Amino acid sequence: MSTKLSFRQKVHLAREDAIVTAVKRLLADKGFDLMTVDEVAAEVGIAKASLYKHFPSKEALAAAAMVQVMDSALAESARLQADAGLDAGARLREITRWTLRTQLAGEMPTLPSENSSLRAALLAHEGYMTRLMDLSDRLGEWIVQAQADGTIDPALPPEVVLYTVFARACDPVVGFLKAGGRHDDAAIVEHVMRSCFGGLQTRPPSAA
Amino acid sequence: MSTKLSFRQKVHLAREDAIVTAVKRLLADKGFDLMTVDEVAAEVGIAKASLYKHFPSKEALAAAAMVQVMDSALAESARLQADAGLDAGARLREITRWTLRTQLAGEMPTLPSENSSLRAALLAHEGYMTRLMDLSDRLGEWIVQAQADGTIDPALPPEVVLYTVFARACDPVVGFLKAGGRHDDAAIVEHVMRSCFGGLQTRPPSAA
DNA sequence: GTCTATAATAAGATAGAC
DNA sequence: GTCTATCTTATTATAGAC
Repeated sequence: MSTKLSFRQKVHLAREDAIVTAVKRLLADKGFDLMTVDEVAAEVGIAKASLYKHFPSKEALAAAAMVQVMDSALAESARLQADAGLDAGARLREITRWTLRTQLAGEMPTLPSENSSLRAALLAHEGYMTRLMDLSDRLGEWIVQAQADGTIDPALPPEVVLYTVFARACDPVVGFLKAGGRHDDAAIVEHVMRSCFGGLQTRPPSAA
Repeated sequence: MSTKLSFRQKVHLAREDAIVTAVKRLLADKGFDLMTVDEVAAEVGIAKASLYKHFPSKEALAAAAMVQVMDSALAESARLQADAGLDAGARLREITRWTLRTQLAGEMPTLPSENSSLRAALLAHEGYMTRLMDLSDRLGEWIVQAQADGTIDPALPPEVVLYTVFARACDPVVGFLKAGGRHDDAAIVEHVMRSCFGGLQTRPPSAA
C-alpha cells in the first residue's frame, strides 16, 4: 500500500468518510430499514446520485459503516490486549463498557435483525466478516482465559458469554434509561455493567 | 358485557383472532417494518381489502397483536401472583422464563425500536398502554419486595431491573443460540436465565 | 463526480361491484 | 364482508447533461 495520495484521492477519501460517518449516525438513530438514502444524501449535503457513485447500494453504504464500527472495536480490543495491567476478565468488562459508551454516544448502528436485506449483504461482505471473526476470536480467548482464572462463570458455555457481550451493543435498556432522564450516561453504564456481570440477584459478599 | 353472541359475531371474532394470530407470528418472525399487509392477508387467506374492514391500518393490526401478547403476560403474572409457594424473587424469575419460552416458540413480537411509526401508535393506544402499565406495576411490586427480601440486588434501581426483565423479550442471544443449533430450547432458557440473574462473573458459593 | 430529472418498484390504503 | 382492480406515496436506483 502506498501512503502517497494525490489531492484528488484525499478529497475522495474525505468525502467517503463523511458519508460513512453520516450513515453510522443515521443507522444508530433509526436503524437500517427506516434510514433512507435521501436522508443520507441530505445530511452529507450532496445529491443522491453522487452517493451512488461512491457506494453501489444502500446495503453497501450500511456495510461500510459496520466495517468502520468493527475497526473501532478491534482498535479498542487491541488497546486492552496491550495493557498488561489487565487480566482477561477486566478486558471483557472494559470492552463491554466501551460498547455501552459508544451506544450512548449515538455511534453504535443497530445490528441487523434476523430478517433483513442487510443481513445477507453483511454475511456476503468479506471485509465485515473477517473483522467480525477476528473480534470473536480475540473475545473468545479472553472468555476462555477468564473462565480458567475463575473470574467468569465456567458453567456458562463460552458462546453464551460472547453473545451476551455482543448483545450489549443493542441493549434496549440503555435507551430506556436514557429516555427516562433519571440517570446520566455514566450511571447508565454502571447500572447495566452491574446487572450484566453481577446479575440481578443479590450477590453474597465476595471472597475475592 | 353480554356473553350471548350471535353466530355472525362469533364468526367475526374467530376471523379477527385468526388475523391477530398471523400478525403475532409475522411480527415475531420479521418485525413490524418488514412485515407487509399483503403477507398478513396471504397467511390468513383473505384479500387485503378485507383485512382493512377489520383493522383500519397496519399499526392497528400490530397493536392488536401486542395487546394479545400483553394479555398473555398479564395472565401468566396473575398465575404467579396466585401461587403462594413463590416469593417475589421466584415470581420474577418465572415471568422471565415465560418470556424466553414464548420468544423461542416464535410467539413474541419484537418490541418497537425507538423510531417507528408503530411506537407512536402504541403510545396512543389506550388498551395497550393500560396493559403495559398494569404489568409494570405488578412487576414493580415484585421487584421492590424481592429487594427487601434480599433476593434481588438492592443496589440496582428498580427500573433497571424492570427494563432488564422486559428486554429478555427481544434478547438477540436467544436467536443466536437457536441459530447455532448446539443447544435445545430448554438449555437456551437456562443459560440465559443464569447469565441474567446470576451474572457473567463467577459467583462465590452462596451463603443462602 | 456532481447535478436535475426520471424510471421502476414496492407497499399502504381505497373504490366499487357483488 | 369479501373480492378484484386501482390509487397514492415513498424509496431505491439510474439516465444523461455538464
